[in-house]
Amino acid sequence: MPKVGMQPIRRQQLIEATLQAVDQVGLGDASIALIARLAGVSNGIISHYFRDKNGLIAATMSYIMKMLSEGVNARREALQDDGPRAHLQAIIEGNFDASQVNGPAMKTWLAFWASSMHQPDLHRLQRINDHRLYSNLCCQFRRVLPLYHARKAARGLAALVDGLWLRGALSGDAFDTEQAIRIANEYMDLQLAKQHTLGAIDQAAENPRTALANPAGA
Amino acid sequence: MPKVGMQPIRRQQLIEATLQAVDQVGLGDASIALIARLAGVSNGIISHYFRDKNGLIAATMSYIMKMLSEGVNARREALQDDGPRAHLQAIIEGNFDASQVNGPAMKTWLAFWASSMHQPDLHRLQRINDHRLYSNLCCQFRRVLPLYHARKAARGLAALVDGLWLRGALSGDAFDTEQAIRIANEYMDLQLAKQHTLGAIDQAAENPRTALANPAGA
Amino acid sequence: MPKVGMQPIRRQQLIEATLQAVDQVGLGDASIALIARLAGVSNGIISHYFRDKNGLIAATMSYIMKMLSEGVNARREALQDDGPRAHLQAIIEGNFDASQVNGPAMKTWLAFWASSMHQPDLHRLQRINDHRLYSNLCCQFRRVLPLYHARKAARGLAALVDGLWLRGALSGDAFDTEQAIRIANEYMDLQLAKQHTLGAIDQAAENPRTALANPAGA
Amino acid sequence: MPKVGMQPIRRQQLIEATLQAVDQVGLGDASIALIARLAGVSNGIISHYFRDKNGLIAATMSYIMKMLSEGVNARREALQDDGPRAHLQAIIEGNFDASQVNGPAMKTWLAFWASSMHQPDLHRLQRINDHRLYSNLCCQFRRVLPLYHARKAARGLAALVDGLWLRGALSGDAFDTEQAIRIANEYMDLQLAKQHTLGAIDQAAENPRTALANPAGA
DNA sequence: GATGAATGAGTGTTCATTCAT
DNA sequence: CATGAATGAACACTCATTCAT
Repeated sequence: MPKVGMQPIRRQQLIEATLQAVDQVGLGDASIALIARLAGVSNGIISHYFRDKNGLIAATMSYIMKMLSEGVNARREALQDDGPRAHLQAIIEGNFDASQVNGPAMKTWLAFWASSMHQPDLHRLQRINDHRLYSNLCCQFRRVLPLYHARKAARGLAALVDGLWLRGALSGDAFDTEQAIRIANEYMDLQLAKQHTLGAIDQAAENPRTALANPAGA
Repeated sequence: MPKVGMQPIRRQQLIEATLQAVDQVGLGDASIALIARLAGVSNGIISHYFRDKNGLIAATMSYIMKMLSEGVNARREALQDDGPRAHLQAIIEGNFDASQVNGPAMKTWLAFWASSMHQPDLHRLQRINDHRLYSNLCCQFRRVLPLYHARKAARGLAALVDGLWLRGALSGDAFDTEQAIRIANEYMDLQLAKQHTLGAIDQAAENPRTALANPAGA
Repeated sequence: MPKVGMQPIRRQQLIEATLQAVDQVGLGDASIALIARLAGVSNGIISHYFRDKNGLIAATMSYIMKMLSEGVNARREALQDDGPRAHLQAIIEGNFDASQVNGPAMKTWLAFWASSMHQPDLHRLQRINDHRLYSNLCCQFRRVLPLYHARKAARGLAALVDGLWLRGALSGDAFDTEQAIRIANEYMDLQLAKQHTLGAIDQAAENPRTALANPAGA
Repeated sequence: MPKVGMQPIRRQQLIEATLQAVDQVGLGDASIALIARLAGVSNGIISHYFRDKNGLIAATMSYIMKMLSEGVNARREALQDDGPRAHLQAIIEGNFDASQVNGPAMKTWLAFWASSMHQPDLHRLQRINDHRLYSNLCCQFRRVLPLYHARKAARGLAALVDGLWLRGALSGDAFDTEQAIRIANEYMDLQLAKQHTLGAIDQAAENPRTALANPAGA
């Protein structure tokens, strides 16, 4: 029953089967045969659509990352308030989107991180994703904080978000999204509160390297 | 050259070879043959000292966790100041001990997390370790904060520490220990600062869910 | 863009792609997919024009053999001199025709010989071709030599031609056609020279097995 | 039933199974599984003793070449007469030794040649072997012929020997060793006969390139 | 205590072939 | 005519494990 134009359908079908397989047995034991069986197709089809197993894994991770991106962007685009706090909240909540805190996704993320330490192409994907979160956060903090503080706040919040996700994923229990968001929001507010205690002068003093070259702190 | 009393020596030798192998090729490709070769022993000896490969992996993780524990405990025992802030700092710094932020350890941790999602024995190890950090932090926060806040602070700080470690490990670059400690300490201080704005009364008020049922906040 | 009368064009296209594929990766690794890609057509078309892969291989060999035949025949038809020496030279030179000493042809011949040992249809092709060379040579030698000697000369010259070709093909360097022709011609002349030292009586004496039964030497 | 010191026994066992497999189905279809079955061992043992299939193929070819070498050397060492003609005959006969004209060996040689066109390590083996025959022949011809003629004679005789072998192998019938030796010996004698018609002066004249630089013809 | 020979199931991958479109 | 989606068996190779020595 071969058809034309099956490519996008089959690809999605196989990506979802991969997530299912990783959820069931882990990436190490997610054999091509198992994935194909879960997708209800033959073994050989995988190399037809994805060069090899690595190609399928990479495509699966790209898919999860796309979901993450969309989870964040959808929330930001729906905002009435265009202030930094609203955007930061949207970013935080997007990172705990349902697409990121379900079993298959969490197990796949963890397996992906382990693999990314030894596979350059996966590492590249990982770097891009990591930087996107930091960059998004930094951009918003920058609207009310001097550069040095914005960067520190972004680094801290990115780490806190990832850490909350990580500990939630490893717990084995259902992910407590509300609690994670509460803790992350609190951190965000503590960082934003600095805008009232930091003047341009203080900022320059705290970041002597850029004080003269860039008095505005940019 | 069989000798008596070789057991602890051989075990350590094999654990270190395992770390080396995971560093080089990842856990998935760290075969018994490779580990044995790196240790300079025969394949068969691994099942002699560790039942099977899983036994070796578990022993290796236990070893890394022991190093972590010792890194924390050594710093706490060396403290002059017995205050909660000093202890919290020691815990934070212990979590970024050299034994935890080197290549082999970081790669092994990541691989371990991935595996722990599908291997009950590794998951148990993981749960114990996760809980130890939270528990240590909570214990110290509790000395100056009401329980509800202590718990939230501990959850947040544990997540921040793990998140900083995670992002550092995934970066591929050398771990920036100083920066991580600075960010974690700042979070700790922000949490500790709440002791001055929260009275026993406020505390109860802020945590309405437990206020009546548990007036003492425990 | 289906057209009529495409058959001979497509067949030639695919045969040439096969030669190219064998040149690049060897017959063993010359997959249908590779050949189709080199020809710029789809996989499926091969079974349309040639029953299966074996059909394509056989057609390709037939093509090379046809080239060989034409290389020999063209030279013989162009001869002014109709003597046996001229014909033998033409046969020799035809066997080292450019169509036979290029990379793709040489690699295909070698692969073909190996396959012919286990595939009856290829073996048949091979026998016909081998016999044609011997037969052509024998026919010419027979014009000046008694049968027994003509046969021996033909066997020797056929072997020498094939051996020169083989060693040239295996050398990996460009084929030294001139040298091969020189050596083969010399052998031919040494054999032809026997016509002056052999009388009909000697011939019979040297081949006692056929002397009585077949006085004419046929 | 694992034993120590099995290496040479198992290696030989597997090489012979390989020859048998190639004889039965050809190199292309001589799978690891078939070879292992013919040897009566498990599949995995092959990578234990020979890195991979290529290693086994290379070892098998080396073995056949060693047999060839020994076939030649044994005949040469048994010679009473130390003259060039005797040595040349011994070399010729050695090349048609029983170890080289049986089914398995012939099929393996043909398959090896085809493979050697695309596998550098096999090509190296092939080059060494080809050169050994030429070198042996040239060395003997050189004792009675000037260099230029010795080289040409060696090239021709090497080609004739290989060609006779090739045509015999491809014929599908039992190899006619006697006939091959007779034809090769005749060629040898025709070449050796040149020693009586060529003086040192002629030699120089025929090879003008080396005539002045090396009057002795070396 | 230690070796390394041996197993055999399991892996990812390739591929000729088929066939609905 | 021609495509390319789909199959599924076959392949080389890896590997944890066992066990006679």
